[in-house]
Amino acid sequence: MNIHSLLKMAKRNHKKELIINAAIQVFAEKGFYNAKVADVARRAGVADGTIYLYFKNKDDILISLFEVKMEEILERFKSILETEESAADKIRHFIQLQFRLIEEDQNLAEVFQVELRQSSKFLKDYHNQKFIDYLNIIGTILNQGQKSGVFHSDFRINTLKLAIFGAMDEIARQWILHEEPKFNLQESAVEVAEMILNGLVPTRENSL
Amino acid sequence: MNIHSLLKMAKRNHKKELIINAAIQVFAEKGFYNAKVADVARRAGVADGTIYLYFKNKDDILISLFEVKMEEILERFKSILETEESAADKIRHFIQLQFRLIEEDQNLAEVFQVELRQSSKFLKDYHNQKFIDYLNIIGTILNQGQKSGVFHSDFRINTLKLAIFGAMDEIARQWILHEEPKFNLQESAVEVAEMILNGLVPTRENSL
Amino acid sequence: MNIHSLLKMAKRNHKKELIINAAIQVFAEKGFYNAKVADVARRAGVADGTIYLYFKNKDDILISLFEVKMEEILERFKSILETEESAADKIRHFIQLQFRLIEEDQNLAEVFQVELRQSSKFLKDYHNQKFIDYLNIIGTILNQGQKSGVFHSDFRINTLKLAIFGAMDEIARQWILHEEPKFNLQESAVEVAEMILNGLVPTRENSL
Amino acid sequence: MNIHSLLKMAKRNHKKELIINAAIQVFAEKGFYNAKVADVARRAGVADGTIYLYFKNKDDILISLFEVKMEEILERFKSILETEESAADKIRHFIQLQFRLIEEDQNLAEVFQVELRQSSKFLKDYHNQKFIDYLNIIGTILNQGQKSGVFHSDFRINTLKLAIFGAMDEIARQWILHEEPKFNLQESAVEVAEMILNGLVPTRENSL
DNA sequence: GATGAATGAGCCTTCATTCAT
DNA sequence: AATGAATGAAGGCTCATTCAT
Repeated sequence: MNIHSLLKMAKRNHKKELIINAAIQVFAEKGFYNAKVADVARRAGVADGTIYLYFKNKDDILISLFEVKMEEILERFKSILETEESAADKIRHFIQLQFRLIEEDQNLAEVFQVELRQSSKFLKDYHNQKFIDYLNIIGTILNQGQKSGVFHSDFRINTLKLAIFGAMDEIARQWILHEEPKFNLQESAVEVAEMILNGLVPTRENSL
Repeated sequence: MNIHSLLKMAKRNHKKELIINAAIQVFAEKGFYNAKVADVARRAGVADGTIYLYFKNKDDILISLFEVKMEEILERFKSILETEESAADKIRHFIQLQFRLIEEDQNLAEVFQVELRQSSKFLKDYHNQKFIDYLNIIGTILNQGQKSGVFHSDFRINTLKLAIFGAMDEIARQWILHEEPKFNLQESAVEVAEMILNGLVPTRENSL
Repeated sequence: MNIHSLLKMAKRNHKKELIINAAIQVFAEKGFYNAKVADVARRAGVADGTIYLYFKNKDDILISLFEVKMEEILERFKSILETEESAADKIRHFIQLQFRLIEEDQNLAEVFQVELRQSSKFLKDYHNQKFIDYLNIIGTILNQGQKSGVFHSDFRINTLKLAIFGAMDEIARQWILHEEPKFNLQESAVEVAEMILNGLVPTRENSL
Repeated sequence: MNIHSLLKMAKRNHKKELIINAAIQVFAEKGFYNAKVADVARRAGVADGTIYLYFKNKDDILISLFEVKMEEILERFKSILETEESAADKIRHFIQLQFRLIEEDQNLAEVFQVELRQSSKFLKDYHNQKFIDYLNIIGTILNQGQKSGVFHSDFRINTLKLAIFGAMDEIARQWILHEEPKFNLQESAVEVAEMILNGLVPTRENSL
């Protein structure tokens, strides 16, 4: 591949990204169904038709958006797995990163919050592998914690990873929907992490 | 109010309920945005126009659906508060009831799962008080648990109630989306309850 | 079937016919591809959406138009077959009827002229049976003529019927396209009929 | 005009021809209205924009196509006029050439078949002189035949030339549309010629 | 109250054409 | 001259909503 076609592809990806970022804003504001393709185009500063040079159709914008952004996010989460931390600290770390990302890009979070949920049902034939990969990072940490004896072994990982994600996710949603001034998301992160690790009940005698 | 107008209202409510139940099925299958008012009408066995004798518009079907169904559900949850159980058992009880309701009416659960999330953002001017009431039932249990010293007092109830709801909710969603044969939701209920109460970490020393 | 549903169907067909007749005018003026569905709707005095209560899509208007009008036309042509005329007179009769119909409804003729030709190629999956039926009326006359020894037997009917139709059709097209004052179509009918029957070459005695 | 600009024009015409030939294929396959300019460009191996260096717009491709190809075809037909044949043989000759050309370039025939018909009506301001010239070749033969007493004199040439063209044309269309194996076009040519010359009715005694 | 035919605003998408490179 | 990415007008079609019956 020569320098020329590399440049071309770079430019192409640049415009695709431009549109994706516009779409994130617009979808966050209005929701996927209420957003018009023309809104996305205007926000991206391109003509309506230009969208269709980079995306098959409106659904494809949403799907591509997931793919691209989840890819980036996954990279950041995967790095947690490679640290020397204990499983418990990894959980703490994971939750904190999750909430930091949400604060960093609230619009993206908003799109993921609402539209991600529809995707599995309503975007035909879209199997959201990236989301599964994401959940499996939690799963890997849990597995490691169980193997090393730090975590209870009688919980099924598939249940726990969903519960952990769900707990974070709901707090994230409320934070996003909350009018300014919003509550402190980082503090909530600590609370959630500790609840998950230690539970509501302080004395250990009466466990399981 | 005389007997005649009472009968009239009963009949009126009967048809409204008919439409709401049709809407639950249709919205569950296709999603709110992909469902047509005509689909709901056909499923309810009424004419398109009839819908508008009972509902202001399409949004109003969804909103009314929440109101009516959440009202019923709330009643069932509120009864938990009135038992003599410990706060921990009330949490267990709550989670189990939640999952039982989901199994009982999967379609309704599905609508709540996906569309409830949109409601707060996209159904203009709809303040979902019933959902707040529902969350506050968890809050009341938590409060009672903290006051009686059974639960940690250093967690904020507003964070915890969301985390607990979120954990349940995510598991519910996966269960709903899961192809047959589905995993056992009741077992998951127990796991979630115990994780919430006791945490992932079994050893006493290293709590908080 | 009760009186009520009969009335309903009559009304339904009435509106369908209304739209078809509007479509004939509009397609004749602008051609199928340059005509907008909205043009047809306006001409028919209905809303755009109403069209889609009676027709699947724009193509379907054209196809239905063929079906309905060819049906009517076929009836008129079939009556020729039932007369006691000689095969030669039937040919004359056929040609004259063809040209009379064109004069009667020039717009319809125009649509058939241009768009009928496209139909076989471009309207997917549309097998124009009615046109085949129409051609076969000529075929039947030719067959009868050959059997009774009045017509040459060494011409294949499938060739002849096309040639006869084509000859008429080309004259019809020129007449339609011709600016006013148009040439006399009835006179041309006689000429075409005699040419077909007797040929260009006036062998011996009693020509024309 | 110097050698340099001659070369330039040759090159120019070469690319124009390239595009025209691509257009013939594409228009034949999809029809003028369903063909995209981009399809023609791709088939010609040029960029979309290049088309507009050689043609004013999409309509102009079709018009130029007629002009160029009809010019070539006319030359071949005109040569018939210069032979020493009888008028009857010239008619036979003409019909055979027509059908040979169709077999030689089926795509071109297909374009002429369908799109030629639209041209007079829908390509604004396009007066199809070349087609008139073509028809007049038949007219000239007929005129010659009438003058020499070989053909009936009481048919109007303007009617006959259309009838003859139409007869050929319809057979051509059916042949083009026919699935493989197609019927023998050369045999049909003979049949059509003899029918036109001698008519359907064999013995002259019983004419009219 | 009930109906369902009719409405028409609205939107996704296409594609002929342009123009900076 | 050639390119092809970008444009944006245009139109087919949908569907929530209305209203005459």
